[in-house]
Amino acid sequence: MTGTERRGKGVGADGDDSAFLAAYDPRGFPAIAVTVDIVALTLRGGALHVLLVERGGRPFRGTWALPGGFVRAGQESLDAAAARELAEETGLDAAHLERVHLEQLGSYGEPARDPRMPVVTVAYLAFAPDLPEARGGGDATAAAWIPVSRLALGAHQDGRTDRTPARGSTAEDRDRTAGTSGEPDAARPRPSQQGPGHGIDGGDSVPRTPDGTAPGPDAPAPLPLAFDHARIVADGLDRARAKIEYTPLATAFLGEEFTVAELRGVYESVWGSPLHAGNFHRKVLSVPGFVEPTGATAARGGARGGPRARLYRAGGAALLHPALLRPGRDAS
Amino acid sequence: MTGTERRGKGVGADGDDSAFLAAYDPRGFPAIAVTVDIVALTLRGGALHVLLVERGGRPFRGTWALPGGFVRAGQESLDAAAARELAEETGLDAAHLERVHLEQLGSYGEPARDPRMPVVTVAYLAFAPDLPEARGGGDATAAAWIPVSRLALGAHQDGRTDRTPARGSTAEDRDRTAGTSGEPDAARPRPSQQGPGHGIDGGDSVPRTPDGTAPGPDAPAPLPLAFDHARIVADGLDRARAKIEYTPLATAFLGEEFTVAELRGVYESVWGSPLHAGNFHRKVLSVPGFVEPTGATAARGGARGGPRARLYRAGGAALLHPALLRPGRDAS
DNA sequence: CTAATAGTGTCTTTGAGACAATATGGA
DNA sequence: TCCATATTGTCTCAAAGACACTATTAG
Repeated sequence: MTGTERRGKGVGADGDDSAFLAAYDPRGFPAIAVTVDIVALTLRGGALHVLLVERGGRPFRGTWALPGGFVRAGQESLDAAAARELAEETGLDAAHLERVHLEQLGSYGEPARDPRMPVVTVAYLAFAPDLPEARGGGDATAAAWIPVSRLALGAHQDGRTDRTPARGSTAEDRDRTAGTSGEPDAARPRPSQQGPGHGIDGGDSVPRTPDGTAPGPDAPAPLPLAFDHARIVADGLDRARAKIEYTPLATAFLGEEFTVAELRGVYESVWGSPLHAGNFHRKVLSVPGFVEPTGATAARGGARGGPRARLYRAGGAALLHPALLRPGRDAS
Repeated sequence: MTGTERRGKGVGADGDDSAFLAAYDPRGFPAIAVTVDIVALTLRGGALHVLLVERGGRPFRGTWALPGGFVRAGQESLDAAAARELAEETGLDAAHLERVHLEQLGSYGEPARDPRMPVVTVAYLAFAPDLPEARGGGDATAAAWIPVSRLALGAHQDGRTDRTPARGSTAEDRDRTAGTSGEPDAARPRPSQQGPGHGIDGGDSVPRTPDGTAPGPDAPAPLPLAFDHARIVADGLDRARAKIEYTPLATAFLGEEFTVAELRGVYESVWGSPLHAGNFHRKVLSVPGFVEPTGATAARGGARGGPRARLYRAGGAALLHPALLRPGRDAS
């Protein structure tokens, strides 16, 4: 149904559709506002960040919220609206925006999610390479990339301790669905001691809590989000974690050229757990179409020494076969 | 954003939010109608069917469309609206509805998808056991379960020859995303000859085209769908195919108790390809929490003989580990 | 009685993961 | 020099898939 039932006006003449449409009065349907909200993720200094804006208006004035805005009725598609809002908020031009992955995340329409009126928001998820500092667009006081570790997303760090995440579906957190993988992260024992002397915390890794994403010991108070945006961000993170398992989208967080170690850093940051460098390396190169060598090598070795790594660019594959499954899934 | 920007009214008094909300005029936002549409799938006689209604009003009068309707602004959530519409259209009571799996599929908002006005629809996907015949609710002329093989969904049978399907994401067909798996089905060679004398076409299997879902040799003209509903159904099928890989949701198509062969029938019908009976059997029983034995056995053996199969019910797992991956994914 | 079906066993191949080993270059 | 890092090699185990085999029962 796209809407015909119980509300049509001017359904008198039985001629052709054009006559009907001309006589149609579009003001007979229930009043719901439609917005798009963007969960834009990027990596900064090895930590996952979300783009947030500080609200300048009521309600939730002064609270951080997802960037977004109204869909221009009849003028743009949902996808276009999301791209427009993202561009406005980040100040990105079309060229930069091309390198950003944007996909629909899901829609949220609890009756009272906005105290002012019924609002349905279509959430989008974006993966971006390290972008210039955000500028506050619209009437937001400020816009900034905030580490996800600083957000209050639910019971735990990432707000996923009672919900069943998703291999990619949309509304999966709301029913018995469950997507891919994603048992409660907290319930999954992290390999705390993994044999002596292994690159568990080496390299450009991130300070991590037992939960994953790094709030550092001096962690300030967790940031609450406006509306139901904490939930949306949590869903976005779930989706992102699942998505990089089966798609090469982890490369969307990096520049045109990257090393295998940098790619591994993306996975470690998004999943919040260290990966075995050697196995990861072999695995990435073995998946057809994931990455392809540029022939060049990095200008210098690792931070604390080591050979210069080879450079790669994203390959042509749209899906990873076989997939890079997250570790720690063994029930037993 | 849930909506504050560029449109707030009565933002004068700087008091508390309640005063602001009281003065707020909700009629300042763009006019978009919000509907829910349901892609309800079920198995009848071993073939996948979708619930459709014949439109009684313009436009597309007389054309088949997805069941759905307007969201009651401010009164119900999107999920609730979807459940309500599904109940109305199928005539199902709450008890029956409990056995139906319902999840959000994605939102569709092309500016001109409805010629009358801007309409955003939030599509839902439902998996149902074989239900009684549908009754035409609302102002639809008729409602019926239609074999998906009869639908005109795109280039091919299932309309998936140029799009990149999804392991579960929502808007994945619209960008470079790609979800799980789902290369063009047509491009994936089907094991046409698989050794002599194997249950390839035996049992309760379905007549199949090279594409999968069974249009029979006497196939009538493919049924066009109203609006962009062909696309939505195609997305729903993609999602369903991906979903049963990683979740036990295939059991949602069956009754309380079922045999392994019946479960295999679900996979074969949804995926459109035959599965090896022996391997499937062992696999299903080996995945923890997928099914659990009831202790009973079926009243009689297979259609053409054979031992009485044991009965199972759905287990407690929300996710399948390891997953039941679709066959035929080997690039090479 | 015949043929199809339920359920199990075996074997091969692939892939994941644990470790080991070697070479390289930063501090 | 010292040591972390890049990259490759080896070994083991789990799982998928191809087949074979046995028992059972509808027609």
